[in-house]
Amino acid sequence: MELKHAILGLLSIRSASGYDLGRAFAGSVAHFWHADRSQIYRTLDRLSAAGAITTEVVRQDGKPDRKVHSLTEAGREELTDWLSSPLEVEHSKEPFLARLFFAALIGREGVERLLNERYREVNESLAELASITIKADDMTGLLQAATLRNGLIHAKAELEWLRETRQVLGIAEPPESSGE
Amino acid sequence: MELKHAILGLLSIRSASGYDLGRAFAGSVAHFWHADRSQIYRTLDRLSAAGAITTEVVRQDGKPDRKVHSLTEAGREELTDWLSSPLEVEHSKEPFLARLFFAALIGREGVERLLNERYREVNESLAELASITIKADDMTGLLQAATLRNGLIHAKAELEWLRETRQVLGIAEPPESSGE
DNA sequence: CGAGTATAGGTGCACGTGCACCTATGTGTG
DNA sequence: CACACATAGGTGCACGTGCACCTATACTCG
Repeated sequence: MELKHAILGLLSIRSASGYDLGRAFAGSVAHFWHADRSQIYRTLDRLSAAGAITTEVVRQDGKPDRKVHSLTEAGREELTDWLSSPLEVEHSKEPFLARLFFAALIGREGVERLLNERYREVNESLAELASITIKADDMTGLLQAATLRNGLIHAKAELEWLRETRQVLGIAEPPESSGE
Repeated sequence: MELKHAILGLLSIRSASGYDLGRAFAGSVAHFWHADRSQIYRTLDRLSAAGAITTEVVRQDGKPDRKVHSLTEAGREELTDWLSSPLEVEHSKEPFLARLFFAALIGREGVERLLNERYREVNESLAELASITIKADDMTGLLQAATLRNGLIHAKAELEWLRETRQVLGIAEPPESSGE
């Protein structure tokens, strides 16, 4: 279960509330993991029951109380064990490729629409990634920057592949409609 | 639900048994989707109940009976509807990046091990993909070839990124141990 | 004054997924 | 002769995931 470890990882950087973690999954780590808030709260419950985290209630004025969670030694050990364990085999699931593979049924026009839509989406997520800056002044920063660069290079490779694929299929370049 | 559509897609190419589909998911379409056999049989049940496929029992000698499934008109319509629908937003989940992001805790040696292991795995899957040949003499073939090329370019981009990342982190090239 | 949004923490529930396991037969390996 | 493996089709079950929904307060916008 990756979410558990992702949460432990985030808490290893700094203590956080469930709500904070929710923002992290919607932002800074969104390019490699996603989690619903309801899921985060449930996972925090399990981590707490397992003794991997401790919780401190912080009162605020004008805002609801925060439950700030911190790693315990057991939690840190769980995290390093996971980081040191062999990589699990990844069963890649790529919905877009699944469509394209069977897209002959919707004809050249359908395929063209599919490729253009994909181009827009990837281009958009590329712009989002490109707007992020990371202070890479220590190991943590360097690794976070490397993770971000991974997203960037795959997005660029995907766009290049889309252009090539359009050529192979004899589909014209779109007129960069509303580009930017 | 993608599996349903992937199965409809495979059946749009040719009729097949659940067992055949299992081999497809372990082979020809493995680079973009994965499915357990138990899951395939259950999905076929649902598709049958929904009238999207018909089933014919084919007796064989020396081997168990086969239940060969074929697309109905309703099934073909379901498939083209899906192919024509807007792309769903993809919540990417990349376990490897999740590890790397938090890998500062296991030190430079740990990170080195992680990157090397990743390199081996990607290199292996690249070799698998590169060994596949597809007859691209019609639209279906061209699209399948494009899908395959997508896997290839991302694998190559990943290897290149791994080499760059090793340099950025000041990790030496591995001695191409058992290079192949 | 009501609507919407941010903050904060949840519950309920349906469902897809994946692992373990089962039946049955034929063929090949040690 | 026992064992594993391919063929073929399943069942049971635990569990993670995601969507909808709920409570409560404070602030802003029209």
